[in-house]
Amino acid sequence: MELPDLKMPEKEKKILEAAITVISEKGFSASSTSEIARLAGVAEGTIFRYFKTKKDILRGILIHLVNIVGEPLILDSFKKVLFNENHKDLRSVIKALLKERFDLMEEIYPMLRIVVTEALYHEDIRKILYEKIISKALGIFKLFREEMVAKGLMDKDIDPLVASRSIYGNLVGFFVYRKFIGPLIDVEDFDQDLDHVVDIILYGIAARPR
Amino acid sequence: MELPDLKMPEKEKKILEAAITVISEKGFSASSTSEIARLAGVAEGTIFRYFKTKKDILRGILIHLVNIVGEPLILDSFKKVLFNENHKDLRSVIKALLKERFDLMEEIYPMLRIVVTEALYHEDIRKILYEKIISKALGIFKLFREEMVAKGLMDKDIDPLVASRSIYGNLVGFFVYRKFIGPLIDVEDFDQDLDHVVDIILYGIAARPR
Amino acid sequence: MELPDLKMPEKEKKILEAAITVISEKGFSASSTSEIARLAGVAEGTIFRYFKTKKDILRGILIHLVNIVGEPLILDSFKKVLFNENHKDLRSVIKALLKERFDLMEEIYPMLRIVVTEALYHEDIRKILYEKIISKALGIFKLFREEMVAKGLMDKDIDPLVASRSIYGNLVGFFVYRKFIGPLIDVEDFDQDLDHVVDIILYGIAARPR
Amino acid sequence: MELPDLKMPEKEKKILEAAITVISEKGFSASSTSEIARLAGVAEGTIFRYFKTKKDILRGILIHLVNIVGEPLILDSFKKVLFNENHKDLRSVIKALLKERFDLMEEIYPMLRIVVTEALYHEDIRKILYEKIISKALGIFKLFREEMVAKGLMDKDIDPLVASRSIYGNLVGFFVYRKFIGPLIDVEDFDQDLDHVVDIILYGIAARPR
DNA sequence: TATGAATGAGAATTCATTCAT
DNA sequence: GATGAATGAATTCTCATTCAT
Repeated sequence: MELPDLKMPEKEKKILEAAITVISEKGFSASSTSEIARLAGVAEGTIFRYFKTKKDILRGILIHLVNIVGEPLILDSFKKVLFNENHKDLRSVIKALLKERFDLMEEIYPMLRIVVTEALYHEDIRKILYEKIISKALGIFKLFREEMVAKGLMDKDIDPLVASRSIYGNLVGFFVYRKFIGPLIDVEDFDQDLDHVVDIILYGIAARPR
Repeated sequence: MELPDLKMPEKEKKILEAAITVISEKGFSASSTSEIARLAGVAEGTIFRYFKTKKDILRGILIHLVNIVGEPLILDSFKKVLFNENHKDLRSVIKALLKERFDLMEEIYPMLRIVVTEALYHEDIRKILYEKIISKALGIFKLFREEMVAKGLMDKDIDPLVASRSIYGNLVGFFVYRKFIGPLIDVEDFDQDLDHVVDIILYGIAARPR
Repeated sequence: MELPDLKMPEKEKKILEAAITVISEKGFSASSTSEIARLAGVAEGTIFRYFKTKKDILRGILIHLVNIVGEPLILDSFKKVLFNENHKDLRSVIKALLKERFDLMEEIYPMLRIVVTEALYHEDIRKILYEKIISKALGIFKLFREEMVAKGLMDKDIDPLVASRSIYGNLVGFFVYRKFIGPLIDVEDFDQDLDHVVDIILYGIAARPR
Repeated sequence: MELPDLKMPEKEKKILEAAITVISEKGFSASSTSEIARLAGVAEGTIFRYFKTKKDILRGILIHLVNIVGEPLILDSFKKVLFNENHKDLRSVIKALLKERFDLMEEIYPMLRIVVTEALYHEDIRKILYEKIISKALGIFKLFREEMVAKGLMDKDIDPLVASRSIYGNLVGFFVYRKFIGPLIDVEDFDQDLDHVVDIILYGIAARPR
């Protein structure tokens, strides 16, 4: 996990990167500051110059995800994909969205795993994630839906919250399947699989009136 | 978390129950055998009569989920809901399915949280889950789809894997939303929300040809 | 420092004895639990079965001084000396008192040094010492003075508090001199020196009307 | 604690003052060089330009007490009070002495607490204190006693050492009582209390022949 | 001269595991 | 079988000291 060039001392960045790697592999409690220090190439004491406690390292990762990765990477690219003028129909937008989100999840996967795990156990982290990322993404999607409804491409009866929950639910199901089950068995070609997901998101599982 | 009556010494059951409670609250590494022993009402040394190491307690929980909870609770009730003769249309099956799965997830939530966390970090656990539960559930769903296709209620072009991934993706999105985001903000009435999810699963987010 | 036989696990007693020795030699902060463990002949972890934190060891020593040593050793023997029927005059009581207190201070010197040092820095310890020992000793001395005044051996105008402060002040000055300055230079014979102290306590430093 | 203007770099003085404050509050071992540096307003590394090790700071404080405070403050004012021509009788000298010493002890209390604590634990410090201050003070007192004996105001049989030990013992008892026990309970008016101490020092606790 | 980042040895504390009772 | 005292390795964290700037 390499972090973008930040206004941050060299060593602090090294420590944060090492921490993301180690914690993502073993989980927070099972990771030791000594291992993080070793991987970061600093003395163990140095960690505590930058992070008062071990817990603060975790907080640092979360802050990083929210402030540094959250805004530009998660939300900006979300907007960019949704409102890209090149898309002519809903299908192409959704497909581009799924593709782009999938790649993003792969890219920030170590950080993601840490934050998901911690969010499972700590309400305060869920709150921060909701306020800083989820609620904002929902707002963006709402605008997108209005545009689509205006163009007659989405059903105006459908709750935007439910719709985006569905898109994300399908995305996560797809991601988990490809990432976790894929290595265990033979799976379908990625792009074909993705097309199926788009189909389902757009038209559901029921028989289609044609 | 109370376990069903098993062919298992009283004390071992007590320890397993206590372990599920403690580990679900703090995570595996952050839980101590002393706390598990205290909650189980046994001496610390007693734990190690039934589980060679702390890690074996975790394995015990997983085995329990797979063997004891997996077959009767997860798969049998899945079958029961899907093939219940009382359902006249797909909508009622899917809604019953979501409702039943939601309640099940709530019921076994402590165990679920442990297993999800561990599955995030260990491939061997993912493999066991896939072989013992997921692949079986997919098989069941395949049969169900064939029945539905025969009745003209589901589209035969749709991959059953993709369809069940979609159902589960929507279910998980719904569950996470109700469980984790619900307490943070005002959310819609449960049953109404559920109906929306069923709609989306059945017909997707696109504009509907009428 | 060997503690009397107490209702206390063998190991706890060993730890407390070792702690008194080590802490008395280096002071609390400069003493390490590892050294205490080594001297006590137990594993370092064992210390923390009996004392939750290092600070609790100090508290244990203080409690020991107050409860175990305080009542029987400090106060009872104080009473015994003061009200011993064998003494015919004030001089013999005071001399016996000084002798007995001096020996007691020597005996419990390691513990004393710890408690004095800590009392210098912590008001809560001073409070406990005052309530559990000093105020009680003052009460005992008050009774003694009444008896002496009744016998015409002490001046009724003299405040018992000031009188006992004087006795203790002289005693401490004597103790410090013998213990700390004695080893540095040639000092007077102990008994002769003690007689001088008694003289001063009884009649002061001014010219005596004869 | 502000030190008099010394032939000493500004920074060294600042460090020494800060050290006295910090060490007096927490004790030597519990004080950290980083806190001393912060309070002194210098970088942590700067401390080690002036004091090779942390221990040397303590030595610096002691040296300061002995060389700088010892001669002018402790001994000169002692002489001044004892041989002040204005005193007509022993009572007024002793009272003035006690008052002056009490104030001095209050003034240099932070330094005093440090030195007393260290003297309790280290013979070499006791030796320095004895040679540089105590023995000199005893010499001064001896001269004073000769004068008093000549004037018929003090008993020539009384050992000057014992007498000054008694005066200091009473003074310390008085100081400890006012400083440490005073805040815990209601105590007598200071001046009245002081008069009682003078009485006891001069005439002792025995019944007075009138 | 002054700085403060970096160090690493050592501190207190926790905890899974063992074993005598 | 059951206990829980004892262990000691490992953990987080502190801090005096060094040294490049």
